[in-house]
Order: sequence, then C-alpha cells, then structure tokens
Amino acid sequence: MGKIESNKKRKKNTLFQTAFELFKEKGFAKTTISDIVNRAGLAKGTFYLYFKDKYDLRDKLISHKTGQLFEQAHAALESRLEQDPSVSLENFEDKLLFILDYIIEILQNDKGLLRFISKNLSWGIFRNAMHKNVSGPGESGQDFYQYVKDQMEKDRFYCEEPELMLFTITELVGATCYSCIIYESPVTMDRYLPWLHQSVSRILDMYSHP
Amino acid sequence: MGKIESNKKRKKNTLFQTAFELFKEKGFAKTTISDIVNRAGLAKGTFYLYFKDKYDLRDKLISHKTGQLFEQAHAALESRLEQDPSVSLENFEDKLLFILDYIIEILQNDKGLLRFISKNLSWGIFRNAMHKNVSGPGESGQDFYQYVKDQMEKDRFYCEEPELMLFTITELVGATCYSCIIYESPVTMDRYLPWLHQSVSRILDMYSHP
Amino acid sequence: MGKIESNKKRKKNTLFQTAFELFKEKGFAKTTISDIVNRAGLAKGTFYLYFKDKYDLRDKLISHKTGQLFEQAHAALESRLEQDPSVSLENFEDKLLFILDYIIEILQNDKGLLRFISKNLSWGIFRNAMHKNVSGPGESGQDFYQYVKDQMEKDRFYCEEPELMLFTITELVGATCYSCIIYESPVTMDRYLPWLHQSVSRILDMYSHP
Amino acid sequence: MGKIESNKKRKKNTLFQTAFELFKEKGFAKTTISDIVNRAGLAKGTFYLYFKDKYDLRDKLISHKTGQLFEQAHAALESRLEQDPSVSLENFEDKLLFILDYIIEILQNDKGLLRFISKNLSWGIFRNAMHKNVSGPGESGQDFYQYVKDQMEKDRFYCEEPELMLFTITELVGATCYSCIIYESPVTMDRYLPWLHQSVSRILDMYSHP
DNA sequence: GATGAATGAGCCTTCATTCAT
DNA sequence: GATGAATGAAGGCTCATTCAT
Repeated sequence: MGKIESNKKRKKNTLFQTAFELFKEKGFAKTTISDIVNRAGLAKGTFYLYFKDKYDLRDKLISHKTGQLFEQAHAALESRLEQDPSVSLENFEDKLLFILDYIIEILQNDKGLLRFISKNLSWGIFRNAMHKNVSGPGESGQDFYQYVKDQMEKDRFYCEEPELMLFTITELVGATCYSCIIYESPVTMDRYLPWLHQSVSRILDMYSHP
Repeated sequence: MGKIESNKKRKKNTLFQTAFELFKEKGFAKTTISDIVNRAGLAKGTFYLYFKDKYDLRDKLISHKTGQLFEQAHAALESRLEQDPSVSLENFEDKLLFILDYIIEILQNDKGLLRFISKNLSWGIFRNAMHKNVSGPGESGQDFYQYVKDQMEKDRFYCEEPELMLFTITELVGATCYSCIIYESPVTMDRYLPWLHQSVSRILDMYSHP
Repeated sequence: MGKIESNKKRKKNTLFQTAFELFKEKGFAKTTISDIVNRAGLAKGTFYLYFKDKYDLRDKLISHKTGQLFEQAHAALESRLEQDPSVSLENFEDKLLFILDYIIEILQNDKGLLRFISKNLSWGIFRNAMHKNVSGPGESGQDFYQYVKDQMEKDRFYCEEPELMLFTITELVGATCYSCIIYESPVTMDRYLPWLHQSVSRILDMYSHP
Repeated sequence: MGKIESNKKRKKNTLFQTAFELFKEKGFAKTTISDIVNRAGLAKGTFYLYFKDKYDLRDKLISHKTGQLFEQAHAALESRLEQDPSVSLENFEDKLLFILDYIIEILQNDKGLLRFISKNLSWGIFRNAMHKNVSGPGESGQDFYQYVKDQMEKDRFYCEEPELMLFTITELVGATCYSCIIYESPVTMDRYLPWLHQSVSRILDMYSHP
C-alpha cells in the first residue's frame, strides 16, 4: 500500500532531519542514537530498520547535504541567468565563481553545516561511485558534475581534464573555507575571498591552457 | 636529579610513540587508552600524568608529526643544496616544489601517517600559535614558516602575502594528496602530481604578481 | 500488556531489596553498583534504567524504609487497639509512646537498618515534601503525619504546633537511639529508655500547655 | 631539636586547617587527599606521615572542632560572668541556655561547619573515650563535661544523671539545629528557638526532679 | 623527613545492539 | 513493521597508596 510506503519514507526522513540537527548542534561524535530517536519521537529499534549504524547515516547525510548544496547553487545560477540574460555571467569562469560564492556564503551562515560536511565537500561529487547504495533522497553528485560539463561546452570553455579541474578547485575551496570560516585562521573568509577567487581563476586558466 | 626528569621524558615519549603506532594501525576512534598503556607497558594512571585525554594526545601528536615532516623536508633540502650547490634549485619555486615532492613521497609511503594527519597538514604551521603549550618534543611549525620566509628573501622572491600563499598551497596539497593517495580518486597521486605542480606554480606566481 | 509493566516493577523492587541488604551488610559507601546488580542477577545498565545513581537509590530507599517503619508501627497500634479495646492506650501519650517503643524495638533488633537510616528518621516525615517524586513503593510520610494528627483529635489532645512537637520528638528519639543502640554510649538503650520516655512525656506536655 | 618538632607540628596543622576548609567547601566525600595537599603546598606522601587516611583526619577534625566550639562557648560564658557578676545567669539553667545559644549562633553563621560536624555534636563529648589517640591540638571534650559538672555543683543544681542529661540535650540540640539551619525544615531556626529553649528547660527540670 | 611519580584496581557510566512482545 | 526494556562490554577516569630518590 502506498500509505505504508510513504509512512516508511517519512520515518526515514524524520531520522535524517533529526540526525542532521543534532550533528550540527553537538557534533557527530557526541550525538548518540538515543539522542536521535528521542528527538525524532521514534523507538530505538526503528533506527536499525533504516540504517546500519551511525556511520551509515552520517555518510548518507554528508552525501545528501553536499548534493543539496550544489543543487541550490545550480538553481540559484539558473534563476540568475533567467532574470538577467543580457549581461555578465556569460562565460564559464564567471558562472563557476558565482557558484562558489554562493556556496561559501551558505557555509559562512551555517557553520554547523560546514563543520559537519567538514572537508568532505568534494565527496558528494567524486566519491559517490564508491558508496553505491548511498540513497539519501535524490542524489546529485554526478548530476552536478554533468551540469558543469554542460556549461563548459555551452560557453565553449575548453578544458583538458575537467574532472581534475573540478577536483582541484573543490578541494582548495573546501579546505581553505573550513579554516577561514571555522577558525578565522590565518585570516577571515572575507579577507581571503579575493585571493581565493584569483587562485581559482588561475587554476581554471591552467586547465584550459595547460 | 636529572634522572627523574629524563625518565619522565622517556615515558611521555613512549606514550607518544605507542599511541602513534596504534592510531595508524586501528585509527584514532578505535584506539583506547587501555590499548595505548598496555602496549606501552605502563599503568593507566600514568597516561593521565602526561595527557589530559585522548584528544589532547592526538592534537599534540598531529602537531608534532607535521612539524617533523616539515623538518625532514627542510633538512633534505639543505643537504641537497650542499651536495649540489651549482645547479638548479636556485630559485624559490624549485625549492618549494622540492619540499612538497619530498613530503608527498613520504606520505605516499606511509598511508597510516597520512590518514592520521588527515587533512591537518597546515595545522602544525598555522594553528600552533593558538595552542601555545602544545609541547610535543621540539615543535617547528613557526620555525618552518620562518624558514620559508628566509628562503624567499634569499632568492629575492617577492611575495605579497607570504602567509596566505603558504596557507593556500598547504591546504591544496594536503587535501588533494589525501584523496589521491588514500582513495586514488579521482586519479592516483602519480597521475595528479604534474597538475599539482602546475597549480602550485601558478599560485606562487599569483602571489608574487598579484 | 501488563506483563511488561509488572516485570519492570519487579526488577525495580529486586534492585531496591538487594541494595538494602548490601547497604546493611557493607555500608553505603563500600557498596558499589556492581555489587548490587551482581547480586540481583541483572546487568549493570539495568540499574541506570531505574535510578539516576547510587545516591538516588539511597534516598528513595531511606524514604521508603522510614515510611515502612512508621506504617508497621501504626498497624501494630491499630491491631493492639482492636484486641484490647477496653483498657489503657486510651490517651494520645500512651499511643505515641507505644509507637516509639515499637519502632525502637525494631531498630534494636536490626542495627543494620538503624545504621542505614542513620539519623534520618524524621526525613521520611518532614522532607518528603521537598523530594516530591521520591516514589519508592508506597510512600507514607505525610500519611503518618496525618494519622498522628487524627489520633490527637480523637483523644482530644490539644497541641499548639503539632508539626514542631512531632519534629522535636522524632529528632530526639532518632539521635539518642542511634547513639545508645549502635555505640551503647553513653549507656545502653535499655538503660536509657525510661529517661527517653520521660523526656517525650515532658515535651508532649509542653506543647499542649505551652 | 625543637625546630624540627615545631616544623612537624606546623605541617600537621596546615593539613588540619586546609582539610577543614575543603571539607566545608566541597564536602567530605568530594574532597580528595590530592586536593588537601595541593592547597596545603605539601607533597602527597607527607599526608601519610601524619594521618592514616582521610577518615582518620576527619574524625580527629570533628573531635577537634566540636571541642573548640564548646571551648569558645565556655570562654564566652566566663567572660560574661566576669563582666556582669551581679545579675542573671546565676543559675545553672541560664548558663546552659547561654552556652547553647552561643553555639547555635556560631552554627547559624557557619553552615559549612555545621554541615561538617553534621549530627556529631555530642561526639566530641562522649565518644572521645573510644578514640583514645584522637590528638588534635588540645582536646577538651572531657574538660567540657567536667566544666558543666562543676557549674552544676556551684549552682547547687542537683542532677540525677548528669551524663544522660547532657547527652539528651546535646543530641536534641544537634539534631534539630541541623534540620532547621540547613534545610529550614520544618521551620527556620529563629522560629524554632523558643520551643527548643522550653524543651531544654523541661528536660533539665526532669533530671533534677525525676 | 619529605617528595611526587607511578601505580592499577575499580569506579561510574554510556551506548550500540538485540529480541520478545 | 514497530517497540523499548534489557543487555554487558567497554570506555574514560579517579585516587588512595606506595616507594625510590
């Protein structure tokens, strides 16, 4: 029956959502399964109906949340392109920087999220293959990768090794943002941002003229 | 008498060493304090004479091991410069790349070390200031930073923001190496290395001609 | 189903009973939670399902045992009044002394109980208000207080401040009995008893003719 | 050498004093030997040079502090008698009440002291015999008992069983004060005091006209 | 006498996991 | 499918005590 099905889905989602809140509040290590089911209003045994253990849940969640992040950024870009079709953002670099800025801003405003995703930003994009049954609601790592490639083509941005380019940039952005936002070390994000832009720009340039 | 003092130092070091082995073997989370003291042949209480808890030990160890890594790299570079004074390595970029290659090679051959240091490569360099009494045996984070600056001056490499330059490069190297070496994803380290070199090169260039 | 419910009740009671035995045998401080659950044949975790910690258990137990004591005394008095309706015990003072003697005799024969209750005799009566959710099985502190007041009324014993009267007597009896029974100091209980009776008598008199 | 002797005495006294402070601050159970020696500025081993263990120290301390309390009260009474020889305080009852009031006031102003002495007020007086080598600095339990007897004689207060009389009163006062001062239950000390005076008065009367 | 590093038994407590209901 | 009581291994940590210096 569809009713039962959707009921199951809802429970799983409640667990996802509740766990995410708690991971942000108290950190992964200090969140117990009891915490999660208590707040979710479910029984402890129920947890094991949906997830193998806490780590399983975490991995699926990271994957899901990073995917969501890229999805939002992508949507934001699209809506911007529609609104303002004439000007700017007409080349790939601008688009990529727009996406990065968008993501960085979200992370700046949600340090809990950043802390949780930790340095696994690129995970959702590149490691999905490894964890096949990562089945959070609607994965989009590969989709995002494809989307980026489509954009490059549309903007006639020739890229030697698109995957490596994207990898390099994601890792750089992920690692430096983490440090600047969470520790404000060696400088704040605001102060680092111009330098990050330039670095990305140069890396892009390099992959297109290797 | 110095006997007691040196005895204490030795015990602390045994703990350091043993913990490091275990963290590499079983990972940090699965290593218990019991494991450590058992293998070290000490009593449990002794652990708490030297460290606040497992996390304290880990942080000091990361700091120590990253410091050591840079120290080795630095020493290798110096010895290379002595051996071969005439040729190459005469500019800052070459030296920096030499150091990175040296470190990467160590990490490639010691995945346990890499896994342990995780993505905290730059930690030892930039976060030391925050954790002043991180007093693993002979810290060198700041020393390394100073060393790099000295080299820049000697080679007349003008750099706008040396700290940010170093930060950017360390984070980039740390994050990408981790992925390439541990997961071989998206590519192996060997395949990624040329691209990494180039990225570093461009970033260097950027900070000297901003 | 009530089966689970009654099972829980039984477990809690087992814990209560076992702890009480051990506290009497070895004293509170030297009894560990391990001791309790071992003898009770339960798992350690089970303890924490029912009590916050050892102190929580102790407080509930003291409250419960003092309550029980008064309950027994009360029951004994009632049964005595039924058996022998004509004579004696017709005034409040006699009844009160009957109760005290009854309690003292129990304590004399169960030094472990006395040691455990220690000097907290009046606790069950007067401190219950403070620890509302002290819910050992069937509390009776307040009930006993009410019972005493009912008796006073029935016997037309006018009392200025019944609460203070009861307080004074309980504390006096509790403290002196403890010393005489446990330490036999300054004299044995048997030798002290007549004096205690007189003291109680005078105190009673005082509260009724202040 | 006297110097060494006095040095030892000083250390023991420091331990006494420091332990007392800590017992008052954190309670006996939560005070560790480490706490004591740390604050005293001595080494851990030194503790064991002077006391068998924490319990030994506590018992000596209770004995000492209760003794001191009676000593102060006694001194206060004497000085009052000197100042004001003509009037009042000419009978034993007044003197005893003076002493009780004096002690109660001290305890009201030093709840830590009361909590520590707990309900062991009479301890110092009657249990000293049991703990022969209770050798805190200058014991006075027996002295006080003797002092009281001397006063009775002087005031021609005939008493059947002076020891039991004193015992009864000390236990009554100790137990009720503890409850009224610490818990303010069932009433505050101020409200209870008149009743306590009367009770004492009646008990005195009883022992002199049994 | 004084020290304090070292000990290690043993404490309390947590928590992932199971399974009868 | 859902529950949550029960488990018990394992954890971190404390602290009284000892003893070589």
